[in-house]
Amino acid sequence: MNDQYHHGDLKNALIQAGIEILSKEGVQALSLRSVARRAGVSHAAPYAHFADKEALIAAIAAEGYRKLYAKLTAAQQASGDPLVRLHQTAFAYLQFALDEPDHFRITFAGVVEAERDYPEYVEQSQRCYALVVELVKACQARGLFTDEDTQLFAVSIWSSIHGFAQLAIANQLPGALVSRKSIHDIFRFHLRQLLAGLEKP
Amino acid sequence: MNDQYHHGDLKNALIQAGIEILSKEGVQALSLRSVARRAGVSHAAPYAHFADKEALIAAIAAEGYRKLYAKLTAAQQASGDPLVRLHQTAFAYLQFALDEPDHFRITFAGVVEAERDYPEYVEQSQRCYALVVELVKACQARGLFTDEDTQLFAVSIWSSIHGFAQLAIANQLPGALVSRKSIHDIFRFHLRQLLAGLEKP
DNA sequence: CGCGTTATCTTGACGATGTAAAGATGCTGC
DNA sequence: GCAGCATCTTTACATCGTCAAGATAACGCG
Repeated sequence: MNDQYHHGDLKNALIQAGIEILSKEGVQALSLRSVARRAGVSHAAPYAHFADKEALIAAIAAEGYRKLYAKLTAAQQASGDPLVRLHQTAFAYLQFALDEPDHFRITFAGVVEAERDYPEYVEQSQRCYALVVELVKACQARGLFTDEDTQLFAVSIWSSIHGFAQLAIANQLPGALVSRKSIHDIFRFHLRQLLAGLEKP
Repeated sequence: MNDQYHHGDLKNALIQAGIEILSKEGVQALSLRSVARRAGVSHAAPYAHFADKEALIAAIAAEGYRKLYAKLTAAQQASGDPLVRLHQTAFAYLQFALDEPDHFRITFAGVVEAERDYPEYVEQSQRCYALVVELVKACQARGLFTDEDTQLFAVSIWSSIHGFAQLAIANQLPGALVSRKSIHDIFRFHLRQLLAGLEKP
């Protein structure tokens, strides 16, 4: 009943159509009309479900966070060592950005001019953040990290990983380095530095 | 002779107009026509200087890197200690992002779908990166960092700082934390962790 | 000095886009 | 079974990126 109507679940169909366009044609091809076309409805049909283009983008961004969350949790194979899980999570984060650069970008930059808030987006965002917080807590519980402010650790970790992913998909990692080492090797070094700063002496 | 023509230096006038629009109205207001209007020329005049909208954005992005470079070097007050200069540079980086979020964003994400290359953009990008490399070299020369691959250090540092700036302007730093501590204090902690990982034991 | 060439800019046009208004369609609850 | 409402289509409009054709003015070559 949430989204059922004449032709099925259009709201989610539009979101999925948008994600496909991001993946196959890039962000410049993402328009309300192209999304409607792909979903097989008229160009004004989306307005029954989204106030405007920004609201659709917010929904796509929320879905980006949801997908990211799924990939991050899936990457954490049953391992007792929280540091291992942190590594796995970080690589999954990078991989999502490399696999779906436009979806990743829009997830973090699409909903900016909004004084409006999009509760679904905020919720998914916080769920991802909570995942990092949990990892930090696990590390602290094992005495791997100091007992300083958990949130600060989480923000620091997220920043480092996020920044690398952003630079990588923006093609801003220096070409001389990338031709010499794989992105994953560079990232491995980055993670090593990050953990060296975090771990309790 | 480079850009002089009927009404003055239109090419740069258009770039500056674009930057002002980014600053005052945001990225959604940046159009070739709005830029032309602000520069006081007809809507097709930009095509004498830019092949298309993406070329204008590339020029705005290059100018973003140029401004960033200026702010980063200006922030490095005459201090012998390269760690101090690194701190100053990092804060200037964050400040630029906070002051001009849309210009900052477009600098790093605007020229993405380009298989074309924009030499001016690449040059300015590399100049900024070289600045970080120089800082790392100075730290290594003083024995503060190990003599491992300088480029890897530089990428790691840039990633950490860049990621924090991105999350900050995307409003993705957790609200509970931001209401408790200033962004600058959170950043200070982040930098402390970063340097703890980098410094030679 | 004069004239043609070329870079710069204007005007007008076209298709695409975001969005609003008005109408059609079909579900849903009373 | 009917009224109301959510959903969807059609039509319309301003704005956008881009192109083509023309005007204008600087510049080079004779």
